[in-house]
Amino acid sequence: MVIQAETIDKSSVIPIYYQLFKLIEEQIRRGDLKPGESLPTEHEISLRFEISRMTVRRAIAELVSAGMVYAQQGRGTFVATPKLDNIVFELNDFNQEIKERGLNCKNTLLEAKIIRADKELRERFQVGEESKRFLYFRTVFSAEDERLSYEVKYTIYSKSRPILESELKDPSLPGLIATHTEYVPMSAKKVLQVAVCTEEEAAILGIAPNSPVFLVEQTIYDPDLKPVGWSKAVYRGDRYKLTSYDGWYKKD
Amino acid sequence: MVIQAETIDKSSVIPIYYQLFKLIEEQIRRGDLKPGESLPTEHEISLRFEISRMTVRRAIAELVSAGMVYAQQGRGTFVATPKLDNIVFELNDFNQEIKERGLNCKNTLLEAKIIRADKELRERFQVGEESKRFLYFRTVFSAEDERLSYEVKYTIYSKSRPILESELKDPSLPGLIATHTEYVPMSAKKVLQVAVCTEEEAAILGIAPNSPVFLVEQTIYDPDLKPVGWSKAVYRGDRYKLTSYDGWYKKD
DNA sequence: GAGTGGTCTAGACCACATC
DNA sequence: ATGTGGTCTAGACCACTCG
Repeated sequence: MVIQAETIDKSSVIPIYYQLFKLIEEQIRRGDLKPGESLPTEHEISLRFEISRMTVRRAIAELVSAGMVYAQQGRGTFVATPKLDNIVFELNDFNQEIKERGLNCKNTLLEAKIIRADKELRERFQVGEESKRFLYFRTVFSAEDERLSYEVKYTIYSKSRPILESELKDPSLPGLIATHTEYVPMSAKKVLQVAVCTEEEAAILGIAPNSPVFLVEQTIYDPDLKPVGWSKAVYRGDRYKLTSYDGWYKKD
Repeated sequence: MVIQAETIDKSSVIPIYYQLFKLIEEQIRRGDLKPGESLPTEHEISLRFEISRMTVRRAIAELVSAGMVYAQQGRGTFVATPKLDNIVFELNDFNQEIKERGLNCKNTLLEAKIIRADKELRERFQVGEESKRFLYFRTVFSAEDERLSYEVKYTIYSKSRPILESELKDPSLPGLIATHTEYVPMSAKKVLQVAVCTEEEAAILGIAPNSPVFLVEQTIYDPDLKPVGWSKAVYRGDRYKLTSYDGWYKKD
């Protein structure tokens, strides 16, 4: 295949590696370079454009990390086949999308209190009898005066710090942990399931009992992988959906 | 902060940039380098380890793409704060996990036929009256003799190619499109929702009607973003869940 | 102006695949 | 033996930040 040389401007403010990356990307998207075909060698490209091989490699590295190309030592660099079977659902806290739509939305604190630990809670946090007290939060997220999700959160109560209204500014579980404990949130595990809502949840969200809902359980860990926070959120099934785009769609 | 020099072996088969990457990564995980703190400058690191600055940059690039560090031109490179609010649910075709568990699982073709396009189908595929025929598949995925998911798939029937039993080897929608049409699957859009199953779905999956289920609608596009395939899958809510790990957990 | 990261070069040697 | 990509070097110039 032939890559046209005249499309690279070495005096441009746009980095050469980026111009080259876009150039090859475009050829792949247009189908000039088809899956399985090999790119010119790095040496060839560097000669053709009169640029350093390191610059060529930088461009190819971008293509590799975009998943459009793969390199094999000793053989060459080849156009990849788009993999469309990997579904990646990305949700920035589930509510991000709603916030971005510019809707009038808010978090409401239903309840915040210090509770005594029961056996279940101590097991979940892997603590012994010495940890007696936990913080307990119940919040509702709503948009345009419609309640969309309901969440309960637990974290160890280790600082004697008052619970402020300002929690509502950052009601996320990692946020609460950072303010109310001396633990540092380091990693998180989230599990998404479907369920039908309980009567209590239905009443809070204003939907029919046994309606289908998303259920997201979250555990936050500190650097030693000790659980330091846990939450369970219920999202209205008729208001939330996850969308995923895959493959070599154009973003620009 | 101080990075110990004796831990880099320049004669090792392990690339220097990778050793340095792991070294800094470990310091961040252990908390020797805290979020917001700055790394030594690239120049300093290259002097301390007696390696080229380009090699240092390669190591830092890895840290950046791992999200553990961010660079600011003219200021320095800093340790990032773990972001735990981004939930990323990755499911390799939803069933990958089950296959990897080594369960005895299989796809069953319930029905495969050529159908006449109705108005709804033509609208979904953005085609006019000239496209009359579509392929229609109904499949069930099961493991250990328990039915787990049910899927219907549509694609334009443009090749006069017989429908073979071998479809079962790759029953994915992109696979069907590649074999039965002249279109090239290039990108995909997937939407995940929760729902309660219909009576038909309940009968097929052997669950109670109105049970909660995952519902995944998928549209496949060719390079011109023309829809060339569509499917709707129903996953038993009591057998599927999505798990997501986030932050700076150790993988090794 | 001094120091930082961002880009780029023109080489070098290596491991690997292929013939 | 040849050619490929993978790593590494020792410089260079630039844009940017900050005092």
